[in-house]
Amino acid sequence: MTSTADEQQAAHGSGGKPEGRRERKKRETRRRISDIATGLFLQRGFDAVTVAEIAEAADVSVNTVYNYFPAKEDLFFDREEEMIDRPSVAVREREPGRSAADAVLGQLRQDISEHSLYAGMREGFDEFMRCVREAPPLMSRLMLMQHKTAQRLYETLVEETGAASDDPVPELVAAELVNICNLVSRGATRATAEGASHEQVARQALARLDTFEKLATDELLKYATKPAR
Amino acid sequence: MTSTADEQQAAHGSGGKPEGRRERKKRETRRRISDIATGLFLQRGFDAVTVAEIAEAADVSVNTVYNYFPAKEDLFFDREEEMIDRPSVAVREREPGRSAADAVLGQLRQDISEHSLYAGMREGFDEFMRCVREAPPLMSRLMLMQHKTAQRLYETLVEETGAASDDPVPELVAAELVNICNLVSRGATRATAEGASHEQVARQALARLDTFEKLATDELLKYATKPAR
DNA sequence: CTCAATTTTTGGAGAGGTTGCAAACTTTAA
DNA sequence: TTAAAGTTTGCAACCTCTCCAAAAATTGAG
Repeated sequence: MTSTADEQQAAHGSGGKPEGRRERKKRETRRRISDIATGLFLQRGFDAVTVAEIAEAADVSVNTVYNYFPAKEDLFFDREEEMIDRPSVAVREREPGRSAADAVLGQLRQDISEHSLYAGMREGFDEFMRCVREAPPLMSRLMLMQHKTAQRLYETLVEETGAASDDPVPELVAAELVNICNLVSRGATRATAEGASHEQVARQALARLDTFEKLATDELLKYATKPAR
Repeated sequence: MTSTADEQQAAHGSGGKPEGRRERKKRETRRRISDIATGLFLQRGFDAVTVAEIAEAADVSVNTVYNYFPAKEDLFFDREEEMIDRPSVAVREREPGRSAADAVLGQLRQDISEHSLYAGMREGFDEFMRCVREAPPLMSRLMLMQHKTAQRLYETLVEETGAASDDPVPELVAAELVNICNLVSRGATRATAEGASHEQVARQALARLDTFEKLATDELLKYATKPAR
């Protein structure tokens, strides 16, 4: 969300296009704007920073900012699409014979053990969230993202299992899985913010996840064991 | 949400104050603005109606609108607080010996059998929701409300059960209950919109609720059976 | 290198949401 | 009747966001 891991320009000989200077510059500009914006937001709060200021700091016009980002919030929540799609990807790419629910929770376990951002365990992530909590528009957007995540996962589950269109189960399963992920990573964020070591946090997060898993029914846990096509 | 049931001026001799003309006028103005706004929104869409227009139609100044409602969205989601608090109230006021989860789901059953707005079964509620779906800011706000509802219910559960502050269970239970309510009433709204009779809708909604309940663990269903104080 | 086509950036104008302030007005209670 | 308290209003200003047309940069071809 904040930075790291996006220098995939190494892919040259692969399937893509030549990747000229233009495309690269655009990507750089976009990144620069987003990074500067996020920095200012974290430092002074979402409301207190104006788009004009961001544009100024990034040395572009306000219109250019809006060329790249549809709304101020998008400067903060970059890569929304990736977040929304992640659980669905886990399900679609699960290994044959594994249940969908297991795939999602397995991804979460993986994230925890890698101290991943996705599990809320990265330096500075708590400040990121503090910023969100303090700005109602950001909080709203985040909740909308979570809803879209559940919605997308629901659609994926239906595709993968061919459930009847009036079967209410996948809807509940999707919502519940997303919920569990959110609760676990929220807990991890909190613990990290309180200064616990990564190992402690990871242990606690896994324990919570186990608890949640035990609370869920077999129905949930075995949901969609049908192998991926 | 839209109208009905607010003429509680009958409470005269009860505990409150004399209720002078001023207070009454304020209440009337507030209602007028809110009703007119909602009407316009439903008719033409949230974006297409300006606050100035609403003020004009309600025969007040724009500033007066903002005197009563902090933001445009609040003209649509009036009574947010009531929505957020409802499940918590059900828990706090449950009869002794009944579990918290049962209280929330019982309330939902009641709502369904009364064809209540809270179960999404009122004439025009689907249009209300269509309006929400078409306006991203409204959708965001709605998701935020649902989050606050779960949060509040979580706090209530902790209070009622005296759970340890690091017990992750109540958090999950709260989220799950709110989820179930939302899914059931969303289903009911959809069915109503598709023209099913109230009886059909109610039957289907109850069936769904039963399914969801069966999918939940005993742990969930028995949560907080400790009698209310 | 030069030119034309394409894409990106920019400036300006403007609509709409929202806030702050002080003046005008209404209600209240004495 | 009047002073205090509360409400409404107009005005000015700031901010987000959109639209449009004019520059400027980039590209590919000759």
